[in-house]
Amino acid sequence: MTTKATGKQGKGAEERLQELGYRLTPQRSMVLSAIEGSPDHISTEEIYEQVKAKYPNVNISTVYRTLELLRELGMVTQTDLGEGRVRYHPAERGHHHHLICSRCGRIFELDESLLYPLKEALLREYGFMADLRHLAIFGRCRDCQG
Amino acid sequence: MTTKATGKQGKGAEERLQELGYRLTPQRSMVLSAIEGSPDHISTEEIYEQVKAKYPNVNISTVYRTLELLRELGMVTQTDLGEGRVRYHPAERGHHHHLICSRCGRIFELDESLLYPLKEALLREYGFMADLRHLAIFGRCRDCQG
DNA sequence: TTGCGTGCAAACGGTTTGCAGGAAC
DNA sequence: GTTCCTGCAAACCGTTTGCACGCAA
Repeated sequence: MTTKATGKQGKGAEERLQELGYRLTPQRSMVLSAIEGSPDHISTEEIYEQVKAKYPNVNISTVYRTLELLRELGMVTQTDLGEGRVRYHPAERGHHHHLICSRCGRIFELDESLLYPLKEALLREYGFMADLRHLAIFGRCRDCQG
Repeated sequence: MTTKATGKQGKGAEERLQELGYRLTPQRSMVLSAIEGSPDHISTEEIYEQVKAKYPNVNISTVYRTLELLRELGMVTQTDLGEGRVRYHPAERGHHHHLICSRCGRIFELDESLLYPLKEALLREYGFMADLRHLAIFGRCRDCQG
């Protein structure tokens, strides 16, 4: 199979894989485009289902192995939303955070700037350099209070 | 087996169980005292090991069931430190948070007051009532930077 | 042609469940 | 005596691994 553009970011990521000496397989392409095509964070299972729709013989272990590779290379980022499983998004989509409503389950994205004061305070008070890329905050959303 | 004091907090929790109509079994007593006797957060496996030392026939499923009950009743609190397993501490031990060094693995406790500004900002900007009891922040500790 | 990447199947670790027997009340 | 709780064993779910084959380079 030849490399083909799968979306705005797709080609860049695929080329990067090859430049680093990794083989560009259809499975890897499809995992990449599933992640890049997802508006929000996507789980391994969801990626697997999406890839399987086009390519029914994929095995979920291949998806796991691909995700592990992409994570090592810093091309995708993991987020643990406390579901007992991890979710992925493209690394270049930037740092953002999650407000998870523990009643309705909705997930809201939170701008990073709100966390700067906390980050500074942690460094100042504890000498701790917080990596705030994976933050999930639980609580009640506007509609679910009271 | 008769109820016996297992520590400063033990008796209160055991009595509360009985008041609510639950049976006070040795297994439940021992799970409670394992949690209350632990200086920091304790995992299910660690609780199980501790109980088994005194009472070798306990089954880990009993530990899981007891922890689920205590959690439902609000007597213990879960914390997800991103280890793929959950840790417990007594609910009355109050709210506190964790700074987890992703290099050396050490866990530092963080005073809740540092989070008040964030909590206020979330409410003001997003109408989101954050429940900051379960927060885990990853990063590099003072000794592991650079 | 070479060896990396894959599909398959089995194993893993933490957790949950159905059941029958035993203990708390 | 009744009912709840337990131990046991098996199932569960997400994830990882060993192996031999096949495809990207």
